[in-house]
Formats: sequence, C-alpha cells, structure tokens
Amino acid sequence: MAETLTATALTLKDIAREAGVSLATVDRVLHNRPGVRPDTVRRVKAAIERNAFQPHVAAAELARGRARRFAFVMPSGPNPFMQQIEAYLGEMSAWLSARRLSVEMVATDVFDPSVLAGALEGLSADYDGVAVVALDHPGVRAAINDLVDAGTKVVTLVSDVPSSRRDHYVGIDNIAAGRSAGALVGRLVGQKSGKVAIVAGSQGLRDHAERIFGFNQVMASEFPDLSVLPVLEGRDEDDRSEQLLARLLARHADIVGLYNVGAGTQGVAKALSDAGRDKQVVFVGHDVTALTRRLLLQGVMDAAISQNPGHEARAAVRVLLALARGEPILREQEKIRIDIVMRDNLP
Amino acid sequence: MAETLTATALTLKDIAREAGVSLATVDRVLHNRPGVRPDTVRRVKAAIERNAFQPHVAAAELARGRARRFAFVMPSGPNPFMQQIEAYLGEMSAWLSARRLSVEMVATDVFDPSVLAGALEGLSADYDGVAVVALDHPGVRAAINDLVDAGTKVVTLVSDVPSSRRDHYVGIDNIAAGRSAGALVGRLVGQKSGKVAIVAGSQGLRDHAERIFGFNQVMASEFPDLSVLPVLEGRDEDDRSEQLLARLLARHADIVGLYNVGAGTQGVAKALSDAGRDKQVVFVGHDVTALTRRLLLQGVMDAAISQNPGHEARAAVRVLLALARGEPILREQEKIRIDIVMRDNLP
DNA sequence: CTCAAAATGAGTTGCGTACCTCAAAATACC
DNA sequence: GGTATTTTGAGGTACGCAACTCATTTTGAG
Repeated sequence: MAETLTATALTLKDIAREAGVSLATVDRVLHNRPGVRPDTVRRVKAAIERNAFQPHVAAAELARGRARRFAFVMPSGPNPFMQQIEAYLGEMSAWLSARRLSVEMVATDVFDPSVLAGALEGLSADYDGVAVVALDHPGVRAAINDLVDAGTKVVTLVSDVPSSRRDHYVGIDNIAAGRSAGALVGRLVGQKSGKVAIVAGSQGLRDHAERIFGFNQVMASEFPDLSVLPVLEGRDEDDRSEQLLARLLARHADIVGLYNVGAGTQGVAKALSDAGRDKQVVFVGHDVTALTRRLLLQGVMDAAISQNPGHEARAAVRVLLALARGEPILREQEKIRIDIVMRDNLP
Repeated sequence: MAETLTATALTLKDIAREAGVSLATVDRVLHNRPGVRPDTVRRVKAAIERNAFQPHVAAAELARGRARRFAFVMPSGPNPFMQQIEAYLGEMSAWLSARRLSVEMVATDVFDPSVLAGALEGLSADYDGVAVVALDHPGVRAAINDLVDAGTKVVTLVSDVPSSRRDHYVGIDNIAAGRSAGALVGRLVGQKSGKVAIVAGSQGLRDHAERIFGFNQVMASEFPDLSVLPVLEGRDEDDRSEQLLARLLARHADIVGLYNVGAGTQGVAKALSDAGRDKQVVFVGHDVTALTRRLLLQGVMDAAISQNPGHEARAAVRVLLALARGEPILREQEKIRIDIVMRDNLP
C-alpha cells in the first residue's frame, strides 16, 4: 500500500568499501581524473551502478566552493517577449541566490551573425553556461561550437541552431505551432469558404518559415475550401504590416481568416479594424502580451499560440544548471508546450 | 549591457558581524529559537534584509542531516490519471535521490471521507510533507488541519479543500476549465444553432460542478443560439454514460455540441458513433489519455481540456520541498495551466 | 546591592563531497 | 635485478550551515 519510490542514503565512503578501493580512487573515477587502471575503473563504476548511487547534490555543490555563472544572450532593443523573459528571471532572484547562481543578461544584435558570434566569443572564460537566442548561420554555429569545446554549456533559446553542437534547445516545435494555428483558423472559420492571409516577419527567419510550413500543411490537407494567399512580409514592424494587410484586405473581399506569424500585431489589428472587418475575419496570432491579451478580450483576436516565456526562462536556467552539474535533464519537464490561448483561458 | 540579476555571497558570519552579534544569536533568530531580546531580533533581521541574505540551500540541506520524506495519498484502484502521476514521479527518482528525498505512494479510498481521514491521521509522525487528492468534507478538512498543526506541510492535488488550512493547492481552476470548454464548443459549432449536451460524473463532485458552472456561464453569455440540455450524470462509468447519451441523442436530432466533464469517455464516444453523429457533433472532453488521443486523431473528439499530470506531480514535489525548506514558492512556475489540446498540438 | 533569570558569546562537531598532497605499493621496462 | 613509472592509499582542508554545550555578561526584580 505504501510504495517507496526512493531510498538510498549511501555515501562515497560506502562505494569505496564496496569496490575495495580508497575514497581517493572513487573520486578519481567519478571525475575522470587520470591514474586509475581500467580494471579498477570498471570495479568502481560497477559498485556505483549496483547501488544506484547518486552523489548528494547539496554536498557536491557546497564542496566545489565557487558559484556558477550563466549568461543570457538576448536581442537588444524593445521586445516584449524578451522583456518578459528577463522579468521572470528577476522573479527567480531569491531562488538563484539561495543556490549561489548568477544570471547575467547580455544584450546584442542577434540578427547580425557576425555581431552575435562576436558577442559569444569571449564568454567561455567567464561563464559556466550560456543561453542564447540565436540565428541559424555558419558563423554563429562556429561560435557556439567553440563555447561547447571550451566546456561551457550552451542552450539555444526560442530559436534553435540544430546544426551546432549546443547541449539543448529550449523552445517550441514551430512546425507544430503553425499546424495548430492552421487547425484553429480552419475550425473557427467553420463551413465558410474564402481566402486566408498570412503576415510574417520574414520567411528568412527559421521559426517563421517553419510556422508557415506547418500552417500550409494543415490548410492544404484539411481545409480545401480555404485558399491561402501569398505571405506578406511585414518584418515584424507595425506600420509595414498594417499597410500591406490594408492593401490586401481592400483587394480581397472574401478573406475569412488571418494568421499573424510574428510580431507587428498592433499594425495587423489596426488594418483589420480600420477595414471594419475585425469581427468577421478569424484572427490567430502568437504570444500573450498586454496587446494580444486586450485583442483577445475585445474579440478582435480569436486565439493566440503561445510559448510560455516564464517557463522558457526557468527551463533554460534549470537545464543549464543540470548540465553544469552533470545531472540528467528531466526532458518532460523542460519541454516547452504549445499553448492555445483563447479569451477564456487567458493566463 | 551585461546586467547582473544576482550576486551576494554573504554568509551567516557576515550577517553576525553586520548586526554586531555572534553566530549563535543569528542562528537563534533564523530558527525562531528562544532567548533573544526583541530588539536584538530586530537588528539581526534588519541586517538580513539589508543584504538580501539568502542562506546557502546546499549548506543548510547538508547540515540538517536527515532526509526528507513525502507521502502522496492517492485513490486506489485503476485510474489512468493517477497512474500517470505515479509514473512521472518514477521518472524523477534520480532527481529525488540526489537530494535525499523520498516519495511514497499511499493508496486509499479517497471518496470515503472517513477512510481518507483515517489514512491521513498517522502520517504526520513519519512524513515532512503530504500531497493528497482530497474530497471537500468536514472530516477530511479536520484531518488536514491536524497535519498542518503538527508541522507537516500539506498540498492538495487535483482537487482542493479550500476550507482547510492546507499550505498549497496544485491543480487547475475548474471554473476556467469549464469556461474554456464552453468557448471551444461554441466557437467550433460555428453559426449553427441547436442544443448542447453535458455528460458529467456527478454534480456532487466539486470539480465537476465547477466545470459545469463555468461552461454554462459562457454558453449563456456568449452563445445565445445554443441551448444547454440538462446534465446527464454518468458517474464516470462508460456503460451508464453511453446509455444516457444514446437516449438523449435519439430524442434530440438537433444536438450540435457535447461536453464530457469527467471520465466515461469511452461510452460517450460509442454512443456518438453508434448514432452516426460523431462527425456532426462538436465533442469536447477532458484529459489526454490513450483513448482521448485516439479519438482526437480520428476526429471524433474535437478538443480536450487537459491538466498536465507530469507538471502536477513535479509541482507537488517542488512545492512540498520549498515549504519544508521555508523557501518561497515560485507561484508562476507551480501554477497548473489549462491546456487546450487539439489534434495538431497533441503532446 | 544581590541574586536569579535572561541574553549572548565562543566554541565544537558533523553533514558529504571536491580537491589536494605525499608516501607507499604495484607494475612495467630494460 | 634494478629502476622508472603508474597506480593506489591515507589523510587533510574547506565549503556554509544546523544544532548543540557551556561559560560569561547583562538585565531586572526585590
């Protein structure tokens, strides 16, 4: 009736006795220090396995003495999503300092590969781990690999660089996000047929391209009555997005759905309202911000696909910490889910 | 450009010097031990505040010696949701033992107040913290309060007992969940008018009642074209749910929406399919299980409102640990979100 | 002023690990 | 066989705090 999930309270001393060696040798094996015969290494590891020994993380942390430092390399300039991440890190400050962790924000132009690579360069000397919102570019990839080679743990945040040897990616599956957006637009439009517009920052951005891909996939296979118009590239700017969309709306009277892939939400909403069609067009966008929250409540937006920035921030810290300690990562826990937010489940 | 979010590396010794007292006195204040003049207490606390001092959690954990034990009091019998929670706790076992935490499952009949209260009785002696799936009943409330009075930390899981003095509730806001379900049914039905059916376990269960309340709220205020039929009480049983629903479907040809509040999903789906109306009726239910996953993929179910059991399990452990250590709880992190799961964002 | 009680200081021990030194033992090489 | 090299043992120190003891100082009541 009472089933125990954990027990062990062994120490290194016990392992040493078990393996018939001294504490020093166990220590050498545990930290891959040289000077131990392969056969002895095997015996020690066997003893560790056999007892499912876990070093006491508190003792290890205390013994190593120095604190751990992490850097978050993020886009400079005003970006609500990034500001939220920073805010959530701030909320963790007590948690961080109780563990003697320090997190520092490094703002840089992440959209310029050489600038970003340059910013990453010097970091390995000062930091145990780096979380970076990165562009997928050869120069950036090389900089990330250099960090990894120097022993610094690297986590990509929000936007991945899968070709690099980064230790982990903290962010959503953007193709699935696009698919969800497509399913929502299609389902919320209902039986009507008509056209669907897409506004993106740029198709050159990996995450935007992936979202559009997923969106089109669903539209093509599940909603044949809806035809998707060519993507408008608003460069995540309000003005430009507004103008492009206004023109499109004027030209097509039968637009029934709209997917806003990136930012520029303000402009998109304005174009829709100015045309007096904000209630007729199903509008799905991304992220829960003060603006999208308001639009959802007003009924202008119908749904927002969201990646929880608080979760991302905390997951990045936890993953960096686990990597630095050599602990296993709780994959389920650190996976960033795709949230569908409508008016009634606004967080 | 590089903004630090944390720094401090003060120790108790520093605080003692700052406050002009000895280490022993700081220790007395920190642990509410007697024998310190009120004025001195104030001085010490001021020094702690002034420096935003945080005791090194690793050192504290190491010094206290004994391990912490938590109990999870859960329903006996086969229950997929609870089995998932247990499975997720199992996945944490390395994490737990590295922190010298032990988690034990206590199975009991949580639906019988006196049995549940009895199971809770003896726990305070053995456990530092208890997570319990509880019924809101005076006897249970008293048992919870007794635990709290004995110094054991108590977290209610999935189902709350707000009238008790439990330290925390880990679960979703069921009214909001019902509202979300209502919004989904309403929006997915589209412009059509017609009737909406509700199948629940029992309106006597707090969570079910709250969900129905939220659902009706939204239907009444936002979807006047849909009329909600009286609730069918299927007692979370497949057979009974199927029979009740089949009869209802036969009687009303204009049912366009269906909300399944609890379990019994198998029966609900069968009634719908047998009537040949599984594609016409918008069907929204709860939780992602093997069954609902299949129904979503088949298009029988249109959406599932889900509370992530993995998140609930981990949050309960983290909250109990934070409470036991006297650490602040990261509210944002431990809040259980309401997930809207459709075919394209199935986890 | 005296004496008991309260408040405080000074110190010790131990938690389990990391990291280091030095000597001793075992092994390999010629 | 002897010497060089590798491998291992034994031990110490430090990390920051909890928890405790005991002596000393301060305070307050009579």
